[in-house]
Amino acid sequence: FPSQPRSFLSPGIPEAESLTRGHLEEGFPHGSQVIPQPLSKGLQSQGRDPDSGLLSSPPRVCSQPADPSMEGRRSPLPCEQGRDSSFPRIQAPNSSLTDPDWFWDEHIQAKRARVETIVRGMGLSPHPPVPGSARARDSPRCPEKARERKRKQSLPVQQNPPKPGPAGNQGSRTGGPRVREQLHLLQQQLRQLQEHVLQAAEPGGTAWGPSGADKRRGPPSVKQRNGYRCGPWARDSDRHQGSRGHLPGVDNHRAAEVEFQPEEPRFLLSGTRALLEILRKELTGAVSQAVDSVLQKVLLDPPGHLTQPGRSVQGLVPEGGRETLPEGGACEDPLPPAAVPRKAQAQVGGSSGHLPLAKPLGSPRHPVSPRMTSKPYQPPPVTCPTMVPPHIQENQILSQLLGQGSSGHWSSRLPQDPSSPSHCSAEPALRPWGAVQLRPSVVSRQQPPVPFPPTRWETLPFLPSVKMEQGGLQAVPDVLPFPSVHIQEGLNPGHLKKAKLMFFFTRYPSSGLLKAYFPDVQFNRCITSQMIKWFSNFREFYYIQMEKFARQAISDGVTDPEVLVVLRGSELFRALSVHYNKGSDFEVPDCFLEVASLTLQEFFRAVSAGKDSDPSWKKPIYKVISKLDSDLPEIFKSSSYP
DNA sequence: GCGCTTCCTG
DNA sequence: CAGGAAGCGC
Repeated sequence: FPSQPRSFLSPGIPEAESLTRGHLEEGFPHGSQVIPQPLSKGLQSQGRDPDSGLLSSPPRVCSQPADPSMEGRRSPLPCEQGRDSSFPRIQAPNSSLTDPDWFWDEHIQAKRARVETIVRGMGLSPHPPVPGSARARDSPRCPEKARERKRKQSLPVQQNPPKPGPAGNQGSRTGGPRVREQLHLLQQQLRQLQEHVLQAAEPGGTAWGPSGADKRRGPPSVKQRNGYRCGPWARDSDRHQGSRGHLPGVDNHRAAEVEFQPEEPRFLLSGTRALLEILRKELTGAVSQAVDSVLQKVLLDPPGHLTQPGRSVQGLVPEGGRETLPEGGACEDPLPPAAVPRKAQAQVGGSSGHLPLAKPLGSPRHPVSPRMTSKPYQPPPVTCPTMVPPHIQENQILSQLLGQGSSGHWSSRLPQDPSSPSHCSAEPALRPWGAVQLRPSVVSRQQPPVPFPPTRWETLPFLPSVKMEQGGLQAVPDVLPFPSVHIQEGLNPGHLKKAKLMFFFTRYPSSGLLKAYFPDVQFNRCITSQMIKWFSNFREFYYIQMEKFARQAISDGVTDPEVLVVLRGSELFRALSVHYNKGSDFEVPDCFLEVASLTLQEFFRAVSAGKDSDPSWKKPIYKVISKLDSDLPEIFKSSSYP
């Protein structure tokens, strides 16, 4: 390695991040093997005529300006404004109770908010998953994601229901092993409340002391410890209470809660029974919702999954400020993603122009399956859009969990899911490469390229709201229609994700191209501008990175730009990949690496030559790069893509 | 005047 | 990522 920039490594990035890559066996989509002329030429000039073009201008006195701050410009969550305001703001789900005057409302709200706060807070905590828990593997922690989320909330269609309670806007990733503990605590608190209520209601003042409470609590607690059933499907009572198969502990807490309650009324006079019944129901419902809220955050980690529909049915997803960027959920795979040994085909011509995005590998990571998409998001009752009867809500959650647990996206990536029809059964359990060297940010051209497969396409972890073509999802016969299956006016996180992937091929897409590749978007001036703006922002980041690393190479003593090559696994690659391909569910095409290498070299040369003293010294580089756009794989034209 | 881009900012 | 300003080309 001629150049070995030592400081290119960013310690904060977990290695696993770049490992999510696999092979594609299917070959390339038709037409994708054609290397675009501009790119072809660009690459040639890159390889054989390094001094061509702007690079030949005479060097000036080098006055290297301070490295522009390229990082740390992140700002807090931007305020929702503009477009967002045009969306109907349905009533905030600030109460899980149907009666706003219910006197326990505040208590429940407070508890709920507290739980949510805690759970959210856990999102960034390094606590290891609970062993044995189904969630242990399903809810990977994504520090990277947690860092990068936010923002997308300001997407036009991104509707985040106003968050009730103080827990409001902490849109951090959620989940953690402590959830059960928190839930348990919540349950206990509820019990105490119930006791108080019952005490107050009882005329004779049955004065349940600790003993009384204990007595009543006895049975359930036993169940809580031992009564792990086989899941939520076991019993009607469970189902009714929306127990969650993925969380036996929680499940049983709730089941226990329900089951012990019927004993209470016998201590009461008939006059108060009705009241208690109501109170009990309300409490159960409230807690139910609180638990749902927590579970949604914890279990439904893959953002695009739950959160997106939440936009359509705002009341169903209580957490308003929650991060909803889908790609966030794309998060580094907790498990080694399966990979398909690939047939050597990308090597054609060395720099094989662009490698196709192979067709989707069947079983999408987050398949748009009926169970997962429709049921959970059934439109709430018309009269009260934000309030869903607990049992309905729980059934929704249950359905969703069932869907995920059986053939849903989480399990679909696991080898043991042969049932998944579209799943690539040929995928081995572990990727063959183990780990990838992450060292050099730029590596000598002589170094043999890391043998990555050209493309591996796992369907992205989000559910772009697509305009359904005839027979699409609508074919799904469901009881609970998926409300967001409709033509979407604005851009959603799925579109953003797609745009980012497209950036690998085209840095300067025309509006016409965008319209062609986003058939499900109803373009208007605003939307077009927004999407163009996206690419502008992509470029901004891209060029900043390039300049940054070019300067780094210079300071590292690199003198020959030819040695600057962006390889997979390099720090620069990772920086770019994280930005445009969060979760690494997409195999970055080689053509992008070529362009990136060239860009890096251009910056290197320009800076080395002292051109950066010129205010517009980047323009020539932009011009060169703008000619290196590649053709987009046909698959990008799919409205339902990814 | 419009469309597109970069730059700067939040 | 979005807004807005500014510049450029048509």
